[in-house]
Amino acid sequence: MASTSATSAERGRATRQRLLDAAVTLVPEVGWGGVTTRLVAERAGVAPGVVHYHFASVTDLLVAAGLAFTGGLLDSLADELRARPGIGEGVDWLLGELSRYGGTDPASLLVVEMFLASTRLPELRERLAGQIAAFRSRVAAWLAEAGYQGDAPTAAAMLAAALDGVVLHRSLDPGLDVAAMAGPLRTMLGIPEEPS
Amino acid sequence: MASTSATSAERGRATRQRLLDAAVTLVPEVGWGGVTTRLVAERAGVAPGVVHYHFASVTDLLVAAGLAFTGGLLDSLADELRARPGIGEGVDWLLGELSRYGGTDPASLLVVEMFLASTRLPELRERLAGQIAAFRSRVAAWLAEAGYQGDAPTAAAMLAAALDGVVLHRSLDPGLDVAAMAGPLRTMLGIPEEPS
DNA sequence: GTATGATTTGGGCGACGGCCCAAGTCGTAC
DNA sequence: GTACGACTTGGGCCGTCGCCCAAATCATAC
Repeated sequence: MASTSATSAERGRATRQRLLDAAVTLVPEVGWGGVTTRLVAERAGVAPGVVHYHFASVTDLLVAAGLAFTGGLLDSLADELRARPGIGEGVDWLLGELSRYGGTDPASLLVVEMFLASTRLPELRERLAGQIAAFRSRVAAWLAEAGYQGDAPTAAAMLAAALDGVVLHRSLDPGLDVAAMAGPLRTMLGIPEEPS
Repeated sequence: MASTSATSAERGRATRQRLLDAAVTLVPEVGWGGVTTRLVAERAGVAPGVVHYHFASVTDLLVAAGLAFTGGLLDSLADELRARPGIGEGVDWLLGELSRYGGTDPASLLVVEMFLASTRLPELRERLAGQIAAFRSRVAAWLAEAGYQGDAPTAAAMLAAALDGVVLHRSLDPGLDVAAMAGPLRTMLGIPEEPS
C-alpha cells in the first residue's frame, strides 16, 4: 500500500501535521500557555524530541497550528455566506452557525486564546489581523452585493464584532437565546422581521 | 501618624491589597498563566513567601483580584448608564467609553483573560457569570425605563455582547472606527440618527 | 552488502515553577 | 521585663519546563 511505502519526507510531513492537529485540540483544553512539549508529543503519539525537530519552539508550533485553523474557518464562513443571496438568509445562517459555536466549544476557545496570545506575539498578531481584515472585506462585499443600504464596511465590522461578542458571552451564560438575537441584528441591518 | 501606628492586622490588609493590585496589573502584561509567585511578590514589593501567607494559591489570588476589578468596573458602568435619561445619550456615552477600552489596554486584556480562565475554573466562572447577569439586568431595566420598544432583556444582551465584540476586534485592528458604529447600534435600538 | 540522509528516540541539562517553613520583626498585653 | 500573636523573611524542596543531542531507525542509492 502507499502508506507502507511512504518516503521519509512524506512520513515527516504526516508527523508534522499530527503535531499541528494535536496543538489545535490541546489549546482549548489546557490554554495557550498550558501546552507543553511533552503534552503535544504524547497527544500526537510521538517522542518529545520530535516537536523541536519540526518546529523551532512550542510557540512556533502553536502559531502555525492556530493560523491554519482560523484561516480555514474564516474562508469557509465567507464561502458559505457568499452562497446566500439575501441578507436575511445570511444572517439567519450565521446565527445558526453561532449555535454551533457556543463559546465553550473548542473552536471558540481556540480563537479567543489566539486573540490573547496575539497581544504578546507581534507576528501572530499581524497575520491574524490580516485574516480577519480579509474576512471583513468579503462580508462587506457580500452585504453590498445583497443591496445593503448604508456603509457596508462599517456594518460588516459591527456584524462580525457582534457575533464574536455573542460567542464570548455565551461561554459564560450558555442559556443566552441566540435565536432571539436575530431580531436586533435584522433591525440593525435594515431587514424586516421574518413572517413565520 | 496613623500610618506609622498601624496594627499588624491593618498592615496585613494593606499588604494583601498591594498583592491584589499587583495581580491586576500583571495579568494583562504577562497573561493569566504567566503570573508567578515571585513576579507578583516583586511587583508588590514584598517577599515571595507573603503571597502564600495571604492566599492559598496563586490562582486564588488571581481570582480574587480579577473579580474585584470586574465587579467595580461593571458597577460603575451601570451607574453611569442609569444617569443618562435617553437611550441615544446612553449609547453615545457607551461608545465614548469604548474608545477608552481599545482592546489592547490593561482593562480589556484582564477581562478577556478572565473569560478564558473561567472556562477552566468553575468557581471563577460562576461568580463572573453572576456579575455579568446582574449587569445585563441593570442595562435591561435602563432600556425599559427609557422607553425601549421591544424585548429589553434581549436587546441588553445583544448590546453588551456587541460592545465586548468591538473591544475584542479593536485589539487586533486599532483602526476600527468606533464612532461609525454608533449608526448600526442606534438603528438596532430603534433610535433615529443624530442630527449633528 | 555499505553509505546516505531524513526522521525518530529517549534521556539529560539548566532554569524556573508552586508551595512550604524555621527563623525573625514588631506592636500589644500583662 | 516576658509572652503572645500577626505578619514577614528568604531560602529550600521537588516537580516540570523548553530545548538539546548522541544514538537508533529505515527506505533509498550505489
